[in-house]
Amino acid sequence: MASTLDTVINLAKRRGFVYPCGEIYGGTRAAWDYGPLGVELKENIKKQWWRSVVTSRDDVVGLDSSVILPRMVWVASGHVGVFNDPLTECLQCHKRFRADTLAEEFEFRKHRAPAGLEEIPCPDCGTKGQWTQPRDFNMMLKTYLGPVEDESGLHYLRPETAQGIFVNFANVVQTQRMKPPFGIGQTGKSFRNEITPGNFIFRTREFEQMEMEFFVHPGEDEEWHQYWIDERTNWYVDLGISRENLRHYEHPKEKLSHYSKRTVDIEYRFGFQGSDWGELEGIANRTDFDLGTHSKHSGQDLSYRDPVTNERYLPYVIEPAAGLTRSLMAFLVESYREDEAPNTKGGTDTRTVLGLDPRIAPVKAAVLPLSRHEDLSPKARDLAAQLRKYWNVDFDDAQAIGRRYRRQDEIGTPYCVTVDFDTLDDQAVTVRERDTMTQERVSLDQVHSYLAARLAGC
RNA sequence: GCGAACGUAGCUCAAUGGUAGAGCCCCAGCCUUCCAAGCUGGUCAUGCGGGUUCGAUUCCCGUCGUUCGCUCCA
Repeated sequence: MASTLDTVINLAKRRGFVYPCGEIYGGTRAAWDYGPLGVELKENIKKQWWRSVVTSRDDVVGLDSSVILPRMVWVASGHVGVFNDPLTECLQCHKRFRADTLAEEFEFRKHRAPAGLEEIPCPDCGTKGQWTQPRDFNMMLKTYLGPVEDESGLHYLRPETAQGIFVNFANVVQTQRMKPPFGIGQTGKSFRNEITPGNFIFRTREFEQMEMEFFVHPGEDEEWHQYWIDERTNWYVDLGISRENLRHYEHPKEKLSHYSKRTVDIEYRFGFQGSDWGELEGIANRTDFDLGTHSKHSGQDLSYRDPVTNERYLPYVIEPAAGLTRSLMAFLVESYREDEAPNTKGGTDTRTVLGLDPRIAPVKAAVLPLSRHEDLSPKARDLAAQLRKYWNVDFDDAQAIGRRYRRQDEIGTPYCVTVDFDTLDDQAVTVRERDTMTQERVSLDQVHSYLAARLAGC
C-alpha cells in the first residue's frame, strides 16, 4: 500500500509539477525541475508569502540580493568555519563521525589530551583506531570568479539568503528611513552541499527560501519572536494547512546554531518513512550576532541610533526562514484527497482532487466545450482568451467532458466553465465548482465578474 | 562520500540467453457527450557504457539514478 506521500510524488511527476533534473542524461542527484504546473504553484506560494510578509505591512520592505557575495561575508557570518566539518569514517562499520568532536569526547572521558585518532575506538562498533583520513566536508558550494581558477577568485554560493539582508541593513535604514521594529524580506535560491539530500524535493542542494529579518530593540526580541511564530503558523493555516498537521519544535539549547538564542521550527506531518514530521520553516532569534559580527569584520558601525532617545544599539533579529519548495510539497500533500463521485453507470468512481486554495492553484479556471464541435470549441476558445487576461486559464476539448473535469480536479483547478449547445441560444455557460461539484448557470458577460468575486486575492 | 537493496512504456505490473506483453494514462476519430462511459485506430520501454556470447533486457564489470542508514538543515 503506497503512502499518501508516494501517491502525491507520483502525481507531481505525472502531471507536470516536478521533473527529475537532467532526466534524459540519467538525472542528477537530488535536483528537480519545476514543470508548467509546478512553477505556477511555486510562484503563487511565493506571491502569497511576499504579500503576507512584505507588501501588506508597513513595517517590512523587500530586497533581492546577490547569490555570490564577497567572501568575507561568509567568514564574518561564521559559515566558513562552521560549515567546514572534518569527517572521518570507521573502516570496520563505515559509520561517520566528526573528527573533532570524536577526539574531544574521548579526551573528556579520559581526562587527558591530546588524543590522536589512532587511540580512539569507534563509538558504534568499538573497533579501535581504524579510521580513514579526516576529510573536510564544506557545506558551501564553491565557485571561482575571474579567468584564473585560484584562491583569489574563490567565492561561495550563498547557503542562506539572510546574509544579503544583513549586509544591506545600513542601506535600507538610510534610504527607506526604516526604524526598528522593522523587517527586510527576500526570496531566492540558496545552495548547500548536503551530504544526504533526498525525500523528493524536501532536501535538495539547490533550494528556494523565503526569509525575513526583523530588527527589534534588544529588550523586545522575545515578544517579537513569539509574534512571528504565531504569524507564520497562521499563514500556513490560512492557505489550507490544517492545524493538526502542524507542530512547533523547540530546538534544545545545546543544539542551537552558532548564531541563535532560541529557534522554533514549524513542522509539517509529511508522512516520511521513519519520522512523519519535517521542517517547513525555522523562526530564529539571531540576537545581535549578525549585525555585530559584520560591524566587527567590515569596520562599519551597523548600530542604530534612536532619534528620539538618542540611544545607540545593535538591533536583535527575529528571522522567519521558510523553505519555498518544502511548503510546495506540504501544500500538495495536504490538499490531496480521493473522493467517491457518481459516474454515468450509476455507480461511483474514485475522484482524485487537489483541494488547493484558489490563491495558490496553478490553474484558476478551465474552459471546456461540452464536445469538440465546430460551434462550441471556437466560442469556448474566445471565452478562455478573455479570461486569460486576468488568470492562468486552461482550454481543453479533448475526450469526454467527465474526463476533463477529473483532469482539472487532479491539478486543483477551482472552477470549470462549460460551453454547451444551450450557450448558443441563451448566451450562458455552466460554472462548476471543484470541491462541491455544484453547477451554476452564468451568462457569458457575467463570467468574469462571477469568477473575480470567487478568485479574490489571486 | 561510504554500506545495503533496487533500475522493463508516463504509471502499475508481466516475460525471456533467440521478434519484449497487458491494464490504466495519453493521442486521433465516431457520438448534441455535464462528471475517468462505449466503439475504432494510434504513440511510447529494458537508465547509460563496456565485457562474455553466434546472439544480452536477462550473466559479469563500471557508471548514473532511486530507496534506506551515517551527517546536515529552509
